Amino acid sequence: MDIRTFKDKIYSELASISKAMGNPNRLEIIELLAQGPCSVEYIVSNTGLSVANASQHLQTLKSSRLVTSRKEGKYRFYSLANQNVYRVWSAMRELGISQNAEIGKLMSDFRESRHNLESLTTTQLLKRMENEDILILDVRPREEYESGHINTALSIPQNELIQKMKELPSDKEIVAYCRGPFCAMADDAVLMLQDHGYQASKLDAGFPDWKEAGHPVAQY
Amino acid sequence: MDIRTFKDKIYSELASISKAMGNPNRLEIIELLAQGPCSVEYIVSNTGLSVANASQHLQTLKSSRLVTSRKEGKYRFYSLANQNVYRVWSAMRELGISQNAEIGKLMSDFRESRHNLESLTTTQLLKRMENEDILILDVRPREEYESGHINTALSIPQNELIQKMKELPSDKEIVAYCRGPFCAMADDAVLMLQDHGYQASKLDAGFPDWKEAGHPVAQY
DNA sequence: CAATGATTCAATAAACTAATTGAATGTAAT
DNA sequence: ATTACATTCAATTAGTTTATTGAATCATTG
Repeated sequence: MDIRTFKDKIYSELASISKAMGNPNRLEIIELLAQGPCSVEYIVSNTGLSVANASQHLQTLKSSRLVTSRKEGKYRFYSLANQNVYRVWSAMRELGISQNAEIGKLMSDFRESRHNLESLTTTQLLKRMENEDILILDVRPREEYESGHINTALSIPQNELIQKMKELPSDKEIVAYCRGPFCAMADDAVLMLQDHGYQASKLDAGFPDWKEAGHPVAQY
Repeated sequence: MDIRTFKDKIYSELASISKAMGNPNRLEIIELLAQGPCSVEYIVSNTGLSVANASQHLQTLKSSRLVTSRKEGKYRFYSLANQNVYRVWSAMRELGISQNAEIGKLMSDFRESRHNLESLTTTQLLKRMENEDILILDVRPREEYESGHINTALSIPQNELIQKMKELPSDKEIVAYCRGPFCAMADDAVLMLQDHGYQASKLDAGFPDWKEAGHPVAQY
């Protein structure tokens, strides 16, 4: 095989990976799958896609080998094929944040609408955990917490926080996290906590970023 | 703005980055631009694209803010917008190599046709450079060497190697490198050197990977 | 200032992609 | 075995992307 043919084939295969990621709905599915394996139904209820449409996008991702699936009873669970898929997604996210003014504007507008909450970086959190007694709060849906969470984190899904807030100690500082920088659950939780007199801030990274960085995780 | 609208916009913007990379020709252009700024003409002569087609792909990359351009006399030079673009490309490359069996097969077939040359990793090379006297040879076209190369590397473009081989010391071990894992120039150079009695091997990474890893580089 | 050369723009036809709909498949519970 | 439910498949329509062609810019060179 000559070098031209070789390159044509290689770049076509790689472009098919990029094409598979080149759709907003599929990117959202990838970010959701990064939290852990999900059924089609779970994806549907978290994205607003129709069932057939979600399934079709999953087939696309599967045929580009970005996701795998396993059947369990009535449900079929989809997962990211390997950690490299998340690395591509997060590199792409960083590229977008660094280069695309529209994304920067959307994020800062959104943050302003949430009163410009301060956020901690992963490094800052780790450092403060050494010296201070901090409560780490996972506000993602229970399923996601169960398929993996920050080592010492407590789970209170954002939509249950109002009722369960009384379970939280009022003397500890709270750091909340969720899926990642495009997810508002931690922001909403922190606002709610601050409204009720807690000392709370958010982590600027999501669980998959924490895991990717090699920090300690736990799961059931 | 509600969270659904926010997410729709964010993911659309990010998908447009991925779409821009979702074409084999544009990926090849990106890998070429990773070597340094290039004119349209240079891209054309290194890819076999038509001029109008190459220009059109460059416009696509530019409107997704993956590349920038500057004019210099008759020529317009295109560059990658920032290092994040290369990070996405290399993450995608690693994903392809790890996950796509067709890519693995293409690469190993190609390597076999080059007699399964042994290659050094960057780490191995750095280690051996401490103890031994090794000649690092950049076999990419001169333009690419000039816009950046491994610190102590000597430039002999692969297509000039036959004539200039006599300039090389015969007592030093030679390590050749080129653009990256999909580029055959280093393999061809090593084969040629070995045929003429030199002790030669290739680096398994290209210049952009060396640079991305933060190892010492030089340029004119 | 005309000629040259590098690059971009505009228009087109062919190929591909997305969302929707409704039917089909397969599993589990009654 | 019937029913309910989760998921996939197939067909359709609307919209997008690609390569090609040839014309249009625009800076340099003679």
